[in-house]
Amino acid sequence: MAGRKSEPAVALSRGHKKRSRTRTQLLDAATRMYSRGDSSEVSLAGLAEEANLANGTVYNYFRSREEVMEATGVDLADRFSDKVAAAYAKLDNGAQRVAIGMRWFVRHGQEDPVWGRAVARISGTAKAMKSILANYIRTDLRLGRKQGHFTFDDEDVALDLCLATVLAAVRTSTEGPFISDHPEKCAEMVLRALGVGPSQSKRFAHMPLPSLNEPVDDAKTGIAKRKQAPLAQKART
Amino acid sequence: MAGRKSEPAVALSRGHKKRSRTRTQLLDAATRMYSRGDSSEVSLAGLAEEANLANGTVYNYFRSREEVMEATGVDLADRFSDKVAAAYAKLDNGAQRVAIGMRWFVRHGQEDPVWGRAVARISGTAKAMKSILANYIRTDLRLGRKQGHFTFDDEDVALDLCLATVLAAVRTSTEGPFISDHPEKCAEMVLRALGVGPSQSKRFAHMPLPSLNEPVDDAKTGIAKRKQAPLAQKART
Amino acid sequence: MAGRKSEPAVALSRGHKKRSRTRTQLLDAATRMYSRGDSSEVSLAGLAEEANLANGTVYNYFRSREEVMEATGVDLADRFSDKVAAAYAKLDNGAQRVAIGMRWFVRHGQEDPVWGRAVARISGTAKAMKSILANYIRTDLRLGRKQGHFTFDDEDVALDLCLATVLAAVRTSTEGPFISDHPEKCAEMVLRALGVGPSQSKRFAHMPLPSLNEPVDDAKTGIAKRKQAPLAQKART
Amino acid sequence: MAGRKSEPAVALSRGHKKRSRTRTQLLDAATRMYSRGDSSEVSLAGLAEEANLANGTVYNYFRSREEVMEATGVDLADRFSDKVAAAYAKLDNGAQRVAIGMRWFVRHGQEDPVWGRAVARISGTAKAMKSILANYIRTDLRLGRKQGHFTFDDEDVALDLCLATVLAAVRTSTEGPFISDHPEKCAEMVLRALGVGPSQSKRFAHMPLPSLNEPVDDAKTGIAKRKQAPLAQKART
DNA sequence: AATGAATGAGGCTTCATTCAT
DNA sequence: GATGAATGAAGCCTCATTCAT
Repeated sequence: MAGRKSEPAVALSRGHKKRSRTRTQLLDAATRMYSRGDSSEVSLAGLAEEANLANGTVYNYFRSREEVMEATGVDLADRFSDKVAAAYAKLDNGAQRVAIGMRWFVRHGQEDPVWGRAVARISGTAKAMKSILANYIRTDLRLGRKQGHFTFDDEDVALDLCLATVLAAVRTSTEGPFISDHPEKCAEMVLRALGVGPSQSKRFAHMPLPSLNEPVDDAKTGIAKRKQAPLAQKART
Repeated sequence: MAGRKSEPAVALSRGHKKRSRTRTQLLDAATRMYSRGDSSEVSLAGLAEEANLANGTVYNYFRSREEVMEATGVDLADRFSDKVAAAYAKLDNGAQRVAIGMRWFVRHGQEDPVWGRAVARISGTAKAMKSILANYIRTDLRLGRKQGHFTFDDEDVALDLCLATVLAAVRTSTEGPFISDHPEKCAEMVLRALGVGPSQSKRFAHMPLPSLNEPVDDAKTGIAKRKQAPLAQKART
Repeated sequence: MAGRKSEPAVALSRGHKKRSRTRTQLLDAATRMYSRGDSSEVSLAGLAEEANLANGTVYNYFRSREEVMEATGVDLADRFSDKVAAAYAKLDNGAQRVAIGMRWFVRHGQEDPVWGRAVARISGTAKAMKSILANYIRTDLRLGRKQGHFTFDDEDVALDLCLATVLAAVRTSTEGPFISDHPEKCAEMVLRALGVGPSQSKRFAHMPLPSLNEPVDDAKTGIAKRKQAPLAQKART
Repeated sequence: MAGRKSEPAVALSRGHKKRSRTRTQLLDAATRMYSRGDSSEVSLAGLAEEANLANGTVYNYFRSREEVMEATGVDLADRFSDKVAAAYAKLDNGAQRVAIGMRWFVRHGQEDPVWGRAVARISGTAKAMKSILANYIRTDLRLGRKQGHFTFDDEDVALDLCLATVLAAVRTSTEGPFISDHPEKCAEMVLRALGVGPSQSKRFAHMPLPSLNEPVDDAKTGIAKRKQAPLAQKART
């Protein structure tokens, strides 16, 4: 997995700032709602209320419930990416990257259960979110395979296993009873599935997690940055 | 995984037959609808139309949309169970059972895409279905561990990996591009994750699938049968 | 113009009767609303209230505002047709039929201003109504032309003149100041436009209006009956 | 019908020019919108977009949708008036003026279908437009009657016939199939209705149309100019 | 049991209008 | 004057649910 920046480089005009702020208000409200219940239960009316905005304001930003969910999914993925980018940038071992990414993902869900529950709840339907996450994983799968760590037959099958497992782990860790070292156990099993030997799997899955507070150098993350959607874009255009 | 029978042993009265037939009509209709779209889009009105029944008739069988989905999920799980029970009854090797179960599951989704898509679509919300499937898997995980095939640390984490991976595989194989030997590749990776060695994982995942046409002996499946919901029970009582 | 029957020949089942009654309730309410204001101000919510029915009931009968207006237009045209069918059946002189038809039309608007205002208000947009009325007029224009009473060049232009003039007359007589013998003056001018000589135009336009109470013989009206829309047809089917 | 000038005689300040330009932008946009659909579908938001102006700007010029429509109607009438004023000023025969006016009106709709469709669509609701047009017609009806060309009984009935017929002709000629010499056939029938003899009706309706390029002398049009609404008047004042 | 008309709560969506910039 | 984000009232529409037949 690799770092991504969600802040545009150029300064925004005042109008843009306002727009951006309202959009954030909406996405945060949506995250809280998804976190509480099923994505199908989120109504745009309810969203407006949760965000302390008028009913019609939502339509300045999103055309439909679907669009809200997709945007929220992207936002959720970005929030995770931003967090781990720093720690992530320093690793060039594919197997370690997979292990670290998974551990941070599950751990993030534990530290921020609102995020975790929201991710778990919409993971079945939010295409864009899944595709962002898949993009990270796929990169590392290829890297690890080229480096000889992985021996799986089919990249798509491996991707399914990684993504489904880590999402299930987040769900379980926010809903179910506590599992000690959940992130590590999850990563360890996945590494084994990918073809890493048992002892090395255990070792990679228990490496100390790098601090998240160091500066990020995007050039090293090895993943092309997703193009940022222009903030000022009007929903109905 | 182990066999289960959904047909009650005793003969039903004529009234029961009629009730049962209408109920089946509804569950089949629901399966088709879930197969077509997201579970949140299934309305009881639409369900009645799909089943060629009147609007109000649905309420003789289900109290709410939620209940329809749960019942459909159970029905979907049962349809799979019925299918594999025979082949499954003869195996007493936990690792092989896991492999065979996964392969049949994914294969079933390929042979009956309506079933596959429906399972994939509601797997996120149908608690009962997941719990039935989990029950099968958990039994085999314990069996395989006791037999020394598996070396995973935590049963719940392993269960998450197995269930999430197999559901993702069904989804991918009904939605995405064709992957040759998808069931086998999936099973192989899961066995590795559970601690089976690489070569043995490959072997177990490619054993010939036993025929499904032989008689079933429930006593051998090793799994307690789920209590059958009484058919004549009226929804609103 | 010629008689049409809006009652289907066969007896209706009880369900059909109920449906038919509710539909009539809605059409009457719509007529009153159109009569009061601009057609664009008629909301389906308002319609439901005017008809003393629940909001959603409207949608069992009409899919949209447009459909309500069209159905109301057809109903308005039918109400006029039913009224004049008797008197009209006995005339075989095209020019006289035109004159009588126009006079009854304008007079009907005077006697039933709710009908008149509704007709005037929706005449610009209700395609079906216009086409029903046009059908009557066109028949008589052809008849009168074949009989040598009319000498107009183009049937479509003549039709425009007749229809537009009679609708304007209804509007004026329900909105504007009273004009004595409005129906007759209107008919007289139209006959002249169609090529009837001045004195004959005056005579035709002032013939005694036949009573409306005599039995109707549809076979003599000379106009093919419009196919009755099946009453039990569900709006959303 | 008679000429009217919509340009004030005095030069406008720069502010006035800007205001006038924006107002024109709005009226042209409104005309295009009315031309495309039913007048009830024109929203002020859509109008702003069509005019390439911001949402709020509309409120600097019009207080409501109603006001937009009325202003547009007046503008449409003026555009016609300006066009025919020259040709019209030279005629002092009431019957010929009616014929010429009608022919130019229908022809204008054919030459500028956007204008034609807009006129047809709003003719049912735009009071001011109808009253401007009625004013022209009424003048000529009186003139022709005084000159002995017309023999109708009631001026209001005659006015209804003339106005309704010519508007219907414009609508038909923009919506329906082509009718050769539509303007002339229309004028001929109307003249007959007003009491002009058949052969003279034909002759008047087929006189060569005077050129529109000659200078106008308002004093000869015989119609009092409508007072021009002051351009700089702010809508919300 | 089955039917389907009626209900009305609740979500969706538009849009006239305001107002700070 | 122009802009466009925000507002909230009002209309549109669906659909779970009831109930008389």
